[in-house]
Amino acid sequence: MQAIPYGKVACYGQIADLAGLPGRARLVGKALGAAPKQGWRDQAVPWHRVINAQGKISFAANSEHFQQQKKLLQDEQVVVIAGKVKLSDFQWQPDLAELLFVLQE
DNA sequence: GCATTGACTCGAC
DNA sequence: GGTCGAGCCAATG
Repeated sequence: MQAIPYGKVACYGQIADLAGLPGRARLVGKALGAAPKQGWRDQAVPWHRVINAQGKISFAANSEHFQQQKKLLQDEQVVVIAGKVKLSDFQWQPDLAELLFVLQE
């Protein structure tokens, strides 16, 4: 099981697909919400690195969750503008990530 | 078992 | 490129 690398983000559909749940993006969101923010597999769940297909944070711009996620992403050098992330630069590409992971090992 | 709801996605405007 | 509406699937009541 690999997690989304530092400084990268992924959309719900992508996660769902990787999780073997194609078309169940909403379930991913629900799962993330239900999952403990910490203590899963002895690590914090990088829920803040998960955004929707439009590259936007799926929370109301005035909600606490939104600001929290935005802050966390920015702390990871991910540019967040108007609640949006530049997917072309920060979207996680599983193939490449997996390749790097293999090479690293 | 049916109706509602939701951290979504895609196509159309 | 941003917004709107319809579609999808599971979980919940």
